[in-house]
Amino acid sequence: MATTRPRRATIRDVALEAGVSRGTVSRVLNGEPYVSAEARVAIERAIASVGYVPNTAARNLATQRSRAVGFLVHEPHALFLEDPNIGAILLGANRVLSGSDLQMVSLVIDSERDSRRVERYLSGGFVDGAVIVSARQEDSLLSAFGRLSIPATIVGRPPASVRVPWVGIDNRGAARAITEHLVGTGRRRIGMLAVALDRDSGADRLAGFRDAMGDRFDRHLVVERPLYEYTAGRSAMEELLERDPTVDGVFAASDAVAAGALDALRAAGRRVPDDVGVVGFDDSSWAQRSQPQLTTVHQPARLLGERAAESVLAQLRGEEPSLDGTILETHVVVRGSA
Amino acid sequence: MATTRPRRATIRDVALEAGVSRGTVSRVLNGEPYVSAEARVAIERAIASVGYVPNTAARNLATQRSRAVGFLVHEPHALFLEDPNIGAILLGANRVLSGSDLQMVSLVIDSERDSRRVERYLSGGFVDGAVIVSARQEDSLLSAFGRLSIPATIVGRPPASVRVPWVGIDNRGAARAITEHLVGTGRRRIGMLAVALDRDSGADRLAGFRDAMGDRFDRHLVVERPLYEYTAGRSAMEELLERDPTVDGVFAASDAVAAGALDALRAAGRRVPDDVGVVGFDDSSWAQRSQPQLTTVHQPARLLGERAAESVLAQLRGEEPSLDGTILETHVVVRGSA
DNA sequence: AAGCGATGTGTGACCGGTCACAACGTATGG
DNA sequence: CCATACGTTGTGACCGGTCACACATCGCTT
Repeated sequence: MATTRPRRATIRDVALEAGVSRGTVSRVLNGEPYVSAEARVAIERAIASVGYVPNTAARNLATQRSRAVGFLVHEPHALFLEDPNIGAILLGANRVLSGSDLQMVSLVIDSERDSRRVERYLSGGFVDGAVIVSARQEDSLLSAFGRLSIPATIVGRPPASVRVPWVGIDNRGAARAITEHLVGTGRRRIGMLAVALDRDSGADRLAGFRDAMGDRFDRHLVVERPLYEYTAGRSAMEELLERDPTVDGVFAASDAVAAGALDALRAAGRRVPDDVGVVGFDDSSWAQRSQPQLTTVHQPARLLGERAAESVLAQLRGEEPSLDGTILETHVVVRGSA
Repeated sequence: MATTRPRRATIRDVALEAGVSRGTVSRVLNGEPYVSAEARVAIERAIASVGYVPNTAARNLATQRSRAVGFLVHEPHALFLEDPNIGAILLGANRVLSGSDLQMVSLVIDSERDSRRVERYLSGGFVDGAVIVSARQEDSLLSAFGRLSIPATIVGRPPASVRVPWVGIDNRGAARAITEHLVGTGRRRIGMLAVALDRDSGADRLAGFRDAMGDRFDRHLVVERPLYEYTAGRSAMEELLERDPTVDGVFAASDAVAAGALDALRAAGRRVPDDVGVVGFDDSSWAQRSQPQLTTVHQPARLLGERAAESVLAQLRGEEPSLDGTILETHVVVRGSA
């Protein structure tokens, strides 16, 4: 590749240098018993002297495993960075995987082309398992894992057609609870900024809102946007005010969306919570940085990541995973915005 | 590993099924010429029928390359997620690498243990090259790359002792310019919230501040913190106000730090920019979301990522990289905070 | 003294691809 | 009609490890 990259030392070079066989070197490398003290020191010295570094590709090929786990996010790259929720899940997963000395590799799928490249990447025993975040309902990635029979756990509820272990929250119930809180503060005209309806979280939050509103549900007061983004919240709130200037309550599908809504309300001269009550979802860093701070649903994002990673580890140990899914608790956090 | 994971189809299975040899299958897989039309269709049919997926580990071993490039961040995981600057660099790098159909894998180094694991990971031909972000001045990672002779480009200025291609900005000059702006608005008692002095960016920004202040530089008005974080800005600003309640100007080493400072000032009853002028650095998303919006230094973070990735690509093509470093332009953006 | 288990070491096959080379038509040109 | 070139295919070696097995040595028991 490069002009004259020097050939790297192999296990044979080490064996030659130390005056032993490949097998013995391999044993030392893997910390196996049944190696004499002399052989061990000779080999360690030889490793240092020839500058040996094991070749992971060769090891992976021979052992048929990689000691790496993928963290797959099917979102635009920008959102991956902006959404503190995904970040917290990543943190949790990384904590658990690091603890087992597995390398976590993050892969973001942004385009159709990315999707194919990632599939190719995964197909080579590059990862032993994967944590998958924000898969679409019809995600081709999910079937790819089925084909490759790589252990995977999904964060969020997978479509019924796919049999994969998962961890998630009761988005519908939580959305219902936070909406009921909003209703309980005396609001009459309540709208929703609904987002990501192509995913279980988005669809379920809308369903929960509908549950809570009952007869008072008004389709006209639901503004939709594709992604959980600040800017989406801003523009959706503007649209909602246009549709009905008398709204006095808003359920935003995420804290980032709520933050955007807050700014749109401020720009329109509305006071929060005096004129309009606003609630969010996630209890992410957005919630505490907004002014006023957001009343929202706390979801244990970090714990979701940890549980998902643990589930992958369990599968790697050969345990049969439950396909029922694990549902973690959420609760309403009341702050200043409603 | 798992109970009875079925053996995956190999190139030999495909060859058998199609009635040709391994070599011919390999040719089809790699899109080489000199394959008859009949052989090609027979092989394609066989691939589909046996469900063949190429094994990347084997291919990597044979070809001695991986078609993947690492994106290495040596920061706490939480910061990796919170810092929009790193995010923008990542976006830029990903855009370029995707364009060349290389898989980008993100690796975050958080602890000493991570560091060793990542080195092990890299050592196996797992990546053909790497973009390295926010390396410390004495980073062991850098020497590891030297040992492995894997092409890498650093974002930021590397220590003089390490000969590696890099792209960066003139932190010192830019810090000087923004400080001069602050001075130009008539501020008399100007402090700095200095961060990450163990990295070139942090140290250079402090140096630039010093340059601009000249005789009026007062060490007492410089508050130090380890990381570019919102919370660091908040606490550092509190400390600065304690040290000298008469400060009327603040240069925060990054926008996130400035945002924290803004909140601390608000909590202390100071108005910005009336009582205190505040300037940041980066022109990241924080700058436009603060109230008031931040006067700051625009740095082309995304472009930095793109250039770094392009440099890695060039090295992969066998071009001899320049070790002089590429410096991209910055400029002061004046908004409401000073 | 023979038998046995534990410890230590070497060897060859194998993981699943790639690649250089040899070999085999078949068409073309002298 | 033979030499040559070109297109197409198969074969064996190789990439750098791991692993099961064979074998040697040694101390201890019976």
